[in-house]
Amino acid sequence: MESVFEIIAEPNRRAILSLLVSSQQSVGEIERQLRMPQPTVSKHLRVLREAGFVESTVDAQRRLYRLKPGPFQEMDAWLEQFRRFWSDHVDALERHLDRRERSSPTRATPAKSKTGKRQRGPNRERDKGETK
Amino acid sequence: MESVFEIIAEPNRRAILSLLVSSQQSVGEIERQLRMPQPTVSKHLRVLREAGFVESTVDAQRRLYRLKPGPFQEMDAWLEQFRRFWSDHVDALERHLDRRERSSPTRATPAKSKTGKRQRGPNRERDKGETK
DNA sequence: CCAAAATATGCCTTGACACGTATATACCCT
DNA sequence: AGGGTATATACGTGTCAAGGCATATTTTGG
Repeated sequence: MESVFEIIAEPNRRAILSLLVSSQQSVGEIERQLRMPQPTVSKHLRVLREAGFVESTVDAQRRLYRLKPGPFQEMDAWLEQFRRFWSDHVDALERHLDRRERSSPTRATPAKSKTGKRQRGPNRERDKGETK
Repeated sequence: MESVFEIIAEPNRRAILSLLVSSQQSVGEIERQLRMPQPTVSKHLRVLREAGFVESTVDAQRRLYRLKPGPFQEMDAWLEQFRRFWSDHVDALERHLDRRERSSPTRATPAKSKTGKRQRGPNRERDKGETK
């Protein structure tokens, strides 16, 4: 459990993070809103804390948890390499720091026409792969 | 294995995806570059394909795999809810991460007014200990 | 000091999944 | 046809993490 990606692979943890977006919450509040047993919440929070997703402060017997930006930025940085790739399709990320620009992309596919190359027997197989 | 986050939790799969950013690749090419056994590559590719991360076309006995944007956009959409949050903290964590090695002309987030703090909710906590 | 509230932790079981090895399938060339 | 290449799949195995449950720890108020 090292990478940030493994951390957020857990649905309950993602739920907790989404919950904390609005404001900081105590364990009990999370427990109630997400309807999961308290030990489960605590354990997930521990994982999130050790991974740097959240931090906590003490308030009497409560612990108030809130988000920390680090890991999110890390994920964003990883996504960055793909962003250019998909940005041709979408403009939903206009609010994002991206410049719409039709530059020569990473010269992705050689655009080999398509069935070119040395392919003779074209599609006649069971076609089992491909996008199912 | 439903969500896109569980898919990319696997390091080898992330490596494959990163490899495919440059251009489409055959299974054998991936196998050699990442130095992992062929069955492993095929299995991961299968998972990635069924999750919509990649698609394949047939080239003789080869399968050429390339990226598909869908799942990446989905991840980005999820991150979106946190983006505002960490943008507010940019100045605060400027000291925290100084990975300023952007080669691309992608200028970072346009400096936003760091006027007010992001005070939320009635905090009556008395800051004390932290992290076990 | 004691009880109650809030949270953390320890143990155990279970299931998912990644891997290795072997084998099956599909396609090419001579 | 046959052999070689490229990729997919089946099976057995080990590991690890999530959940449930009980219990420990901390803090407050009386």
